Amino acid sequence: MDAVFKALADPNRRALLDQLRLQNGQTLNQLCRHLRMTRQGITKHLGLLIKADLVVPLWRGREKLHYLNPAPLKQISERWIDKHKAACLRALTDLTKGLDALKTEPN
Amino acid sequence: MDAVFKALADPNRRALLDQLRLQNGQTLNQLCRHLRMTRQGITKHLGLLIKADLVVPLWRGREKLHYLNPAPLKQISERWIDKHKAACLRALTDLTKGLDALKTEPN
DNA sequence: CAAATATGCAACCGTTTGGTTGCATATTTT
DNA sequence: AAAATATGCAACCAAACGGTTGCATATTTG
Repeated sequence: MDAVFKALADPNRRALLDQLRLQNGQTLNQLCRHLRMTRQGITKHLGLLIKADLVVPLWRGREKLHYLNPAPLKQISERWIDKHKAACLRALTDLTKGLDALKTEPN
Repeated sequence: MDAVFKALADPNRRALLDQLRLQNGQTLNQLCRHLRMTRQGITKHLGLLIKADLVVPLWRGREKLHYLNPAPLKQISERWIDKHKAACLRALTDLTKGLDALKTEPN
C-alpha cells in the first residue's frame, strides 16, 4: 500500500494514469507523446506504477501495452480514505469544540 | 491537491493522521510519544500535513493542538479516486480483452 | 540479411526529502 | 525572577528522487 501512495505522489505519474484512463492499453511510445520527457524517464515512472500494481504491462511482440489496474485504488479508497471519512464528523466537531474552548476559556 | 498526495506519500505522516484519528487535538509532544523520531522531525512532517491542509493547528497558550481536517481527503476521494473507479469496469474488460487478443492472435 | 522500430539497462547528476543536532523563543509553574 | 515546559528555526547530512545521456537487445519490415 505504501508503494501505491508513493506512486500517486508524482504529478507525472498521475498524468500517465489519466492518459491510460483516456485510452487503455497504450504502448510506451504512445504514452511518450503526451508527456514532454525522455522515453527512459517515462519508463521509470511506469516502472513505479507497475510495481505498485496500478498498471499492468502486457507484451505483444516488441510492443509493451499498458493497462490500468483499478484494484489498488479501490483498496486505498476502502481501507484508508473511507476509514478517515468516517471520522469526518467527529473531526469537525472536535475542531469547533477546540475553537469554542479557546473563546470561552481565554486565560 | 498535489500537496495532499505528497503529504500522504510518507508512512510516518500517515501514522500521524492515524494517531490524530485515534485522538483528535493532540499536542506536538503527545504526538511525539507515538513515533520514534526527534520532535523536530515530527514538526517537519506536521508542517507538510498542515501545508496540505490535512491538519489544522490551534494554539492554546504554549501548546499547539493538532486537529484533523477531513476536507482534502474528501476532495481527493471525490475528484480523483471516484473518477478512476468509474473507469474500473472498462479497465478490467480492456485488460481481459487484451489478454484474449494475445491468445487468439499469437503471430 | 539489413535497416528500422520498440524497448531495456546502467551510469550519472542536480534537487528534494527525511532526519538529526544545536540553539533561540515563548509560556507556565514555583 | 528563576526554572521548567512547549515549541520554533536553521544548518547540516545521507539517501532517495526525477530526469538525462549512452549503449545494448529484441522484434519487425523491406
